[in-house]
Amino acid sequence: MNLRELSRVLGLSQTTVSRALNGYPEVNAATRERVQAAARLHNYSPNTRAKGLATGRSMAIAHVIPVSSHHEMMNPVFADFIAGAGETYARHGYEMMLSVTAGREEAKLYRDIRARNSVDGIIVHAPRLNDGRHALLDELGLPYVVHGRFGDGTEGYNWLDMNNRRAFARATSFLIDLGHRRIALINGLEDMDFAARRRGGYLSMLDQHSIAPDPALMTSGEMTEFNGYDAATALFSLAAPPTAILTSSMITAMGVRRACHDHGLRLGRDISIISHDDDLSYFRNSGAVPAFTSLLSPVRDHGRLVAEMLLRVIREPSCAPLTQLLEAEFHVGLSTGPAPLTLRTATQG
Amino acid sequence: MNLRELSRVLGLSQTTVSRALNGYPEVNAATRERVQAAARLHNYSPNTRAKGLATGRSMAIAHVIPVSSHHEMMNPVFADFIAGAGETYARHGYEMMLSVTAGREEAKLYRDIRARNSVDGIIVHAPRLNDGRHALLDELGLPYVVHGRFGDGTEGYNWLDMNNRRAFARATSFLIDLGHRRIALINGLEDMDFAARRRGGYLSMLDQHSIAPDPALMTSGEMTEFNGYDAATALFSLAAPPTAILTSSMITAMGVRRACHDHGLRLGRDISIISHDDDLSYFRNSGAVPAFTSLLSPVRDHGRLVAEMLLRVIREPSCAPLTQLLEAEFHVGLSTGPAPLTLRTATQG
DNA sequence: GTGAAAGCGCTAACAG
DNA sequence: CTGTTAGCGCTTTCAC
Repeated sequence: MNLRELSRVLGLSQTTVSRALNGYPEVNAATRERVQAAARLHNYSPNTRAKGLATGRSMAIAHVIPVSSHHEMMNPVFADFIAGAGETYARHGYEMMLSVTAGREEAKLYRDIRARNSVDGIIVHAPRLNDGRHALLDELGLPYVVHGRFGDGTEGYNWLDMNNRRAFARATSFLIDLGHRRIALINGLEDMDFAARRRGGYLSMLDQHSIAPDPALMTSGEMTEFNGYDAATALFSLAAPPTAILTSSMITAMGVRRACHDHGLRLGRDISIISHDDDLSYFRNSGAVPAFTSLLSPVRDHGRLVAEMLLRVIREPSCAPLTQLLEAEFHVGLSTGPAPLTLRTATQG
Repeated sequence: MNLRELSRVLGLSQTTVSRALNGYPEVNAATRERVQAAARLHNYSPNTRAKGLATGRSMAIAHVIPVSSHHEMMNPVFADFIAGAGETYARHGYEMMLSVTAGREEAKLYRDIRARNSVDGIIVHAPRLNDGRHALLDELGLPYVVHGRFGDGTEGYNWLDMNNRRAFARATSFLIDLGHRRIALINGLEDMDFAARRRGGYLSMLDQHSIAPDPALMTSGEMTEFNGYDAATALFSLAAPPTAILTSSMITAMGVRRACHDHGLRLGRDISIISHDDDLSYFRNSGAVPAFTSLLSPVRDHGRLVAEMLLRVIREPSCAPLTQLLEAEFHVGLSTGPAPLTLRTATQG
């Protein structure tokens, strides 16, 4: 059933039917009722392509996922993020287009998306420290929102990010307050902007307490269980091993925990662990599993929020660059001391 | 740059340019070269919507993810699957549309997808035991491929599935051969078809060895770390606890491992564990982390294969229902005995 | 081998 | 308030 058929059935013009269905005010209330009833009856639903062609909008958003050889992004965080965003799109009648791209093809993919005109906006994932996409996206002129920030220090684009720097400074500070001096950092790949910021927070807090950073205590790698295990194992075999470990993801933390067990280290006694936890529903750590002290980020909410930002930018292209900096929650668990308790960081910009 | 502009630049008709670009044979070779060069030069790329409207095909595939309140599917398996499928689509010029849907809205979503005409086919995720979608999809008449199988026992549709029944029978048999008699099953939610099949395999092997199944040793729940922990903890407190545990996912297995540690049980000595491992790149278990014996499924390949099946069905609608039953690899690790070694199940239908 | 013209299903001026 | 008309950018007969 298409518009023409529907209009014939009703004995009306396509225009009137279209107007009735799209909520234009000039339509007679009775007529509108009739049209809507008929549309429902015949299960009419407008053809997306035709509508898009006529209006110039496609009611679709692209999510471009860089799936590097490091499998950095194709991780569970991504799945939850997508779920949140999808929810928002569904509510606003948008469709979500997913593109996965490997390394070199990236720029071409963005250009193609632009040229094909098949989406109204783009969500940018996994911004890197030196990310060529910033200039590219500005050149293309398609509305976009970045989940995270480009590491180039510039402003003037839309983004939503965790306060990674503060979160890791907070965690480091907490460990220092507990008396730790040898604190290891098992970080993500540091060409990713978020990882660089986390390291920055860690270093700043060491500096503030006049603790000299030890390169042997800082590692950077993929956020896998292996990497956590290997990194922790290496740390434990140092002449002066760490008394605390700060790690960048729950998955990595699982490996760290395995290494601890293998070395007979008791959590919260022989070793303290704090991990960043992206609050995956199937794997959430804090509270329910108080084995770790963790920094908590609700990824799913991020997906929702980023999507909402983009829809707003599409609706009002003139709105000033939108930015949101979110604070992580800090949960204290068994792994850093005897009594589980919950604090919450103050939310300051 | 659109087709008209490009054709004006070239001094040709839109028709010729279109034909040249789409590989129609009647175009002069020299003309074609010229056209292609110009297209590249001006970074021309056809408007998806217009092309779709004209051809009736949309060059897009929908993935509908049921995101139940149980967060059953929005898990890491899904992310890897999507990555594999996306790769295939990109290679064939297709776009991937993602819809997440919660429970009741499901049927309406499928109907809308059909009515809006915005995709050429659908990939169906997470088939359940009594899945209303089977009839619905057949009614809609859109090509579709199911990842997994509908539990209704019918044939006549396209699917790709693991041999879940055999995998779990195999694992059970292995444990029985090692001398275990009290084998627990920590299963996924059993309204999911795959979980029911796994239980079936487990039960059939117990039966074959005349071991009476004990309801207290069989649990079913979300595939989360909590569930693994809770289920294992409950099992350990039984009057007659199990000597071996068969579990349905790596995530759950992590919880089981935690419970083992908490109860002072040594893997491969006091307790044997076999888990199904979906071979997530960031969390793969077998080989590299020989703490478990595991059944291995390369989810990413499944994504690729399912996508290829669907594209084939779209291209040749008349091809007989396509089905693929894949066997899991079986890896023996530390958790069931002293020496890690690797076997591979025979592949029989 | 190339072009003119119609049409895919819809919206958006412009009339009335 | 409703209808007529002209596109949106592309493919596809049908002529030449």
